[in-house]
Amino acid sequence: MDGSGSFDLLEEVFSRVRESSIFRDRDKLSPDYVPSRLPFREEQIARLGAILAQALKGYKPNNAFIYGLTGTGKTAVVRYVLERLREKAQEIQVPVTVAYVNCRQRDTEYRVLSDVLDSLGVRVPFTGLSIAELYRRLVRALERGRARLIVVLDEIDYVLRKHGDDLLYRLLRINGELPEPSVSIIGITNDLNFVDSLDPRVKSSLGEEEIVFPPYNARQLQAILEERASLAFKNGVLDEGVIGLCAAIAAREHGDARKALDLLRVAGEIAEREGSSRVTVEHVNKARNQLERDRVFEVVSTLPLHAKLVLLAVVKLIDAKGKATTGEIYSVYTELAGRVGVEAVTQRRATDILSELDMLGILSARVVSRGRYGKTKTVTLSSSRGSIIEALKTDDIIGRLIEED
DNA sequence: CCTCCACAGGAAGCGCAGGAGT
DNA sequence: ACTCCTGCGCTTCCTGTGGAGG
Repeated sequence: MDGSGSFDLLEEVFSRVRESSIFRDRDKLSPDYVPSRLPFREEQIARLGAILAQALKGYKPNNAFIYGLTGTGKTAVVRYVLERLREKAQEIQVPVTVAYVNCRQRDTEYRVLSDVLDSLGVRVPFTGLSIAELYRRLVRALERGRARLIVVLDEIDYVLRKHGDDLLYRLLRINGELPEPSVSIIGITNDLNFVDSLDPRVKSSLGEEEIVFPPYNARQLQAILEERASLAFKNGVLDEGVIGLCAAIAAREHGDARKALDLLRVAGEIAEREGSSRVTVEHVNKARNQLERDRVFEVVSTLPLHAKLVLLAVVKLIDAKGKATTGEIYSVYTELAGRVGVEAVTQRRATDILSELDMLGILSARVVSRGRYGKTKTVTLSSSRGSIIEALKTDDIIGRLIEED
């Protein structure tokens, strides 16, 4: 980067941010912000509150299982209730400790346990001890503190998928080693199927209580957005229909409130960057495109080499004739693999790669029968060609391949 | 009505890496 | 330092199948 030109550019951007004409407080739209009111979740708050209230009376709360798709307010509700519980416990002098662990970030048994210990005030080295030793220390800390411990495992399916249900099984058994049971577990997941894959013993004891978070409908999303928008934006900067459009788009994607908030925030950011004094429906559409581009980029650029090659083969075929079938894709793919000097995977594997790309929402593969001419999958792209190519180019090997023609 | 294409997609197993137990 | 175990990406081998053309 060279000197003065880019500095002036930055100066301009920075000063525009400082005197934002759009946002009052952008963080109110951030996914991490926990609002003081959670509309349409009164029932879930009351249920969870009733369960955890046992801890205030000196009993062990039941374990609970919380399900709901992404963006249905699970994490926000749990954090909200825990915070209130913590306040109340302090107020009436009852020892309650809360450990909140996000299992997507802390995705091994060791890391989860060390976070739990950390919340009890026990520091452990980030590596070096055996898992069994961590459990021993946990038991000792609990005996010493005599506190109720509530462990919240958010996105619990991540650890379990990777490491099986040992973690849960052993955590649940800790109560047996204590003079009185004092560990409660709250599991949160957005994968409804994964519950069935649990050990039946774990399943039954974790599922003592179950709380379901249904998706929000468009009307509810609209109300949520209006409330947040009034905190985040300056008065009257939102055009008519902006909130309605965000709500409608997110409602179509299984009522995901996070998505709705993202749209609104990015639309505001785009409006601001353009120096506009208002946020328009047009800005929302741009925001939708940008979010989609980011998603595709994120997914495609981290794909393994063979998946990228298969994807490039699909793009080439669609460029040439508007559609692609498995056989064609495979032969173009093997040719590409040859050109970059790697051995091709088998066709069987290639069909699995196609299915994976389908599940990631990059393309869409439909099984069709062409009668005499066999049965195959016809593949179309389900995200923009431009974004895909752009993301593929970040890979040196694939990039060279694209440059060549 | 039957055939037979061009695949889909299940089952089993292999080599490897990385992590746990000893 | 060593075995043992597990999950992952992949191959090999396989059976199943919707419907155009005979």
